[in-house]
Amino acid sequence: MKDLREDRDAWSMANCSIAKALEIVGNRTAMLIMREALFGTRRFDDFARRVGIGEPAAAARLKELTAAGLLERVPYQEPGQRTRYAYQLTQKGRDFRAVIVALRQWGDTWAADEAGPPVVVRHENCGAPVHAVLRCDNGHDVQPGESFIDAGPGLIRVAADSPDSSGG
Amino acid sequence: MKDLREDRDAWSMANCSIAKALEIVGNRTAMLIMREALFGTRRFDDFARRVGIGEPAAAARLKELTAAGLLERVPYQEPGQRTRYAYQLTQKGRDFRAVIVALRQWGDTWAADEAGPPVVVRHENCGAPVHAVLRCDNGHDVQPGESFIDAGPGLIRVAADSPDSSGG
DNA sequence: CAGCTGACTTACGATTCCATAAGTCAGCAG
DNA sequence: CTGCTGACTTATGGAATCGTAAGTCAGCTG
Repeated sequence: MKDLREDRDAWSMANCSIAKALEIVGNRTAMLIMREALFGTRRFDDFARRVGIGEPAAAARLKELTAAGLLERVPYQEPGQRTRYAYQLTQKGRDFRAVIVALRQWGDTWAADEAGPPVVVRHENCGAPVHAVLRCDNGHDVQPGESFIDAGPGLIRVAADSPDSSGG
Repeated sequence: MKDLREDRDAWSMANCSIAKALEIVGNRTAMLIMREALFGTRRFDDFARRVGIGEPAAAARLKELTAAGLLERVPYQEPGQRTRYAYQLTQKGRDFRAVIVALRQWGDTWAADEAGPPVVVRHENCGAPVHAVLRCDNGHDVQPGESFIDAGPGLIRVAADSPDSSGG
């Protein structure tokens, strides 16, 4: 159980989960669309207006997020209106909540202006603010510095002086 | 304590913490550099090689992250070598760990290939895998759907049919 | 003081991403 | 069958970002 950080060049992040995630949501607008989706936005032009982007950008991101399975395009019909399509979170998309919460929390702490954060997420049952914390499978809270990096099943080891120990 | 999502157009995300955070780390390479920094990388060309980007991109991102206060450029000297500079995490940067953990966790669950994730973060004391969970200030675990959005001190309310209820 | 090396910077062209503006398309209302 | 509206697509041009390749700069070594 040696910490892999001690010999960082002996392994590759070619199949890094973070990099794979960022291929889907690795740009500002995709993240902000996920923020809006988690805030309850469903309709095309609401996404564009509330995120503050143009329609082509909204269409492109919504298409990518739908293709990646974070959103699904479902028909709906308001009385006296024709059938339209809404973008609804899938389980994969709902699971993304932790990322948005962590990002909002970091932004609230380190990047908010003097006025403070615009919104607070609260626990339904007790009203207390919600935040993201690190915990291990045994239920212990994990403080900064109390973790180490271990090999996962998909780890790719490389020769120590291989020209390609890189990965994205 | 009405959920703000019920009237999403009555308030603006102009000073959104998520958007502010994304102005610093809202691109793929900045996120991957933060990943590497949290994995222990300190030196310029290690960042470039391990992230898999060119030197100009590495220089630009490291400069931005340093200017934003997530990293600091500190001198170091190896025996018999001249003084060089390393990029070290600040508290602001270390706090970003939760975002990277949430992103990795989501990627492990939803975007990993058959081989599985390359690395596992484990709790130092007990060896169990670490993950990000949502918790409220009263110590309750927050399950999906058990939270609502409340006004924060920086909330900007807008007229219901204002042309600019947007924000990024 | 010349060579060497790590840490950058500059130059360049390709690609991606974006906003604005205009056009398309479907189907209910009249 | 025309008007209207929401949900897009197409066209165009500008800005950001990227990789490759080459150049610069500082300071220890010899």
